[in-house]
Amino acid sequence: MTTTSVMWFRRDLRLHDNPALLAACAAQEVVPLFVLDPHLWDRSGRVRRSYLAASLRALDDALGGALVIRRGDPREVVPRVARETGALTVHHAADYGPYGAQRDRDVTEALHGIEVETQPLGSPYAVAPGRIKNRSGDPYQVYSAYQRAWADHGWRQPVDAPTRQTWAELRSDDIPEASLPKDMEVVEAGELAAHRAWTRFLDQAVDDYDEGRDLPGRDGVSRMSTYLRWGEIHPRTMLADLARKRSSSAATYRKELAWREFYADVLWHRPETAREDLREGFSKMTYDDPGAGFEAWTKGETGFPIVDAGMRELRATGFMHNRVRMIVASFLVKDLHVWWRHGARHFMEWLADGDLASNQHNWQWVAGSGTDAAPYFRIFNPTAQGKKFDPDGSYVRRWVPELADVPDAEVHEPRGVPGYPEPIVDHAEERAESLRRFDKTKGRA
DNA sequence: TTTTGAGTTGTTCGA
DNA sequence: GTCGAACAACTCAAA
Repeated sequence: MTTTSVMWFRRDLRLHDNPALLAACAAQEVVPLFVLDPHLWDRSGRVRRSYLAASLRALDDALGGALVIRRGDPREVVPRVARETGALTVHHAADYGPYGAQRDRDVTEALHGIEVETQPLGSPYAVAPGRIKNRSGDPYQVYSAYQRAWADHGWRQPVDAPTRQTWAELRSDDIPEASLPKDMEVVEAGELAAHRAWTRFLDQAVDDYDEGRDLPGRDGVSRMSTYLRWGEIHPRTMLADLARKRSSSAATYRKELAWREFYADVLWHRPETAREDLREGFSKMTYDDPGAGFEAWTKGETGFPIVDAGMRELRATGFMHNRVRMIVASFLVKDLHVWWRHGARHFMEWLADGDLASNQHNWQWVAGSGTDAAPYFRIFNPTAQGKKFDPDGSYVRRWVPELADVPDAEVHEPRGVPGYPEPIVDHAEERAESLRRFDKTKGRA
């Protein structure tokens, strides 16, 4: 009799370096399954839905058309597929998000009821959340200490893709149609595209990363976030390649991967921080309701070129340069006094790489309500940031064509440019206002 | 237990 | 233009 197992893909849409898939392939026949969970699908913005559909098509191609898509609640669908195929085991990676972790517990229980074995293997991280502890046995509260312990802890080597596997032939629902909004162009999805982007970064940019990463007008960042978000590449694969690099820039890039893992760890220990400020004192902070300023921010019409360029880049590509993410986030929270969750929701709506842990906690880092131990002075001056990191204005001109003919010296503080708004706030005033509000949370004048 | 040192990405002011 | 200090004293990790 043929042995059959189910490989349940979730946010690991790849064949290489996928331990759960390799384990599933110990069976003679494997069902490569993706469950289209309405709970997740309906809550994803159009960009992420479209990207997921494209990534599923790529995975299906890599499997020779064998991917089995089933729409429905995984609690019902996964046991049903197991029964339908006589599979004795279901393989999948662990999910550490608030929803995914609970879903996996439920599915495991349902499978247990029909005597199907399941055991999570691997995770989207080099070091799984919950593994890194300080000497008291508690999770780290700050990045630097976590990062040191994370690097000391180390990780496994990548594993190979399976060879000569027989995929089960099974009815599949169609990959859903999910078109992008008009005028949007998002990076190509899939494992192949991920590896191409990674190779390009390793060959061309990683050794200049220390400098290049801060210049949004230059091609100095890896743009790997979307591929990591969907598991089209595993960070282990990237860390193994980085280990062959000696440059300090490569070490800096490795620390960026550590940030991703740190925030996943924080969210795992404190799942409520997806919705609430991590620091309790911030519940006393007063914010303004999102109004006309928020609208202008989302459209990229604030009159601050680098803010507007970033917001327009987001709407055009489902991506925003990291440096600019900090600037636009600081502007919303510190200049418009809007609570970070409104900005975080907008980002999740439009980012192809939108990841709950990284998004919510990077927003809190900017807002000062998160894990950062020294938040007080971090109020970005959008004009100064523009001049410093986009000195020739090439980034802002790319996304804000109204500024095409403004001289370099004025491109970050344009006045009276036809079709381009005047600044909607006075930064110096709003900075002072932010400091006043921050002081009040401490019970002082 | 107590103490000490350190902390991703900043800004402004004045010398 | 450049540089260092002040911003205001906080939290955490580790010795």
